[in-house]
Amino acid sequence: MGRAPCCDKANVKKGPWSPEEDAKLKEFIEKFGTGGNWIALPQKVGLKRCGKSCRLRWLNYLRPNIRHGEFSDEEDKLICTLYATIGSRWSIIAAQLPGRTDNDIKNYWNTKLKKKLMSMIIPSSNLQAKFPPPFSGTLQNYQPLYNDYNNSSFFSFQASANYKSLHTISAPPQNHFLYTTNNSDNNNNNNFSLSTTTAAATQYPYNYDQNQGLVDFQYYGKDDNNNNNMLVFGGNDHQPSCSSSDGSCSQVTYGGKDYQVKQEEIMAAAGGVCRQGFVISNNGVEEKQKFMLINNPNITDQKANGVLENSCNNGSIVINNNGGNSFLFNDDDDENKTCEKGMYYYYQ
DNA sequence: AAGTTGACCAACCGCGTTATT
DNA sequence: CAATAACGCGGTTGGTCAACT
Repeated sequence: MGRAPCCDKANVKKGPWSPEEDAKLKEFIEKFGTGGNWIALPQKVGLKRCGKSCRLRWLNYLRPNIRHGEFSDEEDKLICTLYATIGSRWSIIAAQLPGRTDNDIKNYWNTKLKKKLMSMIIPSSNLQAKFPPPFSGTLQNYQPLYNDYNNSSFFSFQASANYKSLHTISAPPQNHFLYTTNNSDNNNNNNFSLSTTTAAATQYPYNYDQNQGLVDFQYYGKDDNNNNNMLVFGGNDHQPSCSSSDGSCSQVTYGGKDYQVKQEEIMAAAGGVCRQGFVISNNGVEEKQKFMLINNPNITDQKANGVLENSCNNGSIVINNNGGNSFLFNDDDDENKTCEKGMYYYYQ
């Protein structure tokens, strides 16, 4: 035996509200209030509506000071921040935006803001992933690396002539390797490929964190003078001297300048699962470099340019608390984190 | 011009939570 | 304290309109 219906379904009107119904309900509530009983209200008002329907109409449309229409940039930011912090708890989010209803915000998020955010993360005008200078060229194959090292994922990129070799930053905890090729082209650029296949020439170890499902691919390049010029592809808490969660930094040299590698630690709202990302900054100014963790078992198709389709389905976007440059994607449903993908990209 | 697709959004429905008896 | 009723939330549906084929 299920729950008893809240009203006589056969005798209540459904569907859009007419102006007459609106006027009746509004006038009644403004005069007498709701009486603390929505179920009994329609009869008092003289409406053939379910009490729940009246409540919804009042809360979402008729009550005073409701705002509809365009959301401001400030509202966008606030919604994103709150969504990142607490997830889809729309009523709590709505409480922070005066005049907005949870329904409005929910609709806005699902139909517009989510897409808008995606286009900000990866601008459609510049979908080609690029490595930051001094590395040149675009990623020729922009497959993110799967955490399953048995997969034959790979990517390749071109480094300028100054970069002769790649070195891992941290020692791998397990026998996981990326295989690289390193071929100079006619312009004396060095072409690197990182691959989990055995087809390539040189092995480089990489970290693989079983618990977090993160592929940790951190490398630096050495130039002719054997100076280290740092290139950080992303990583996790294996990163040396950068394991604190308070955003403290380790300093690295990259592109001839000193940078701080800042670790962002984020607590996912629903699952309580800690995820991490990194941003690179110079004297506190964050560079346009991002490390992304994409965790969605449903991701099956990717565009050639590397943009993941459907990356938000069933998942949530987590933005670091400082509104900085680190974006993580997580899927709270995937407790085993079996299909996470790490991606590093740079855009201009 | 007609049919199809997709975006948008108001409204509905089911269920967990809270209040009342 | 248990049973019941109502509330409130969030996921989902379905109607409308515009763009596209």
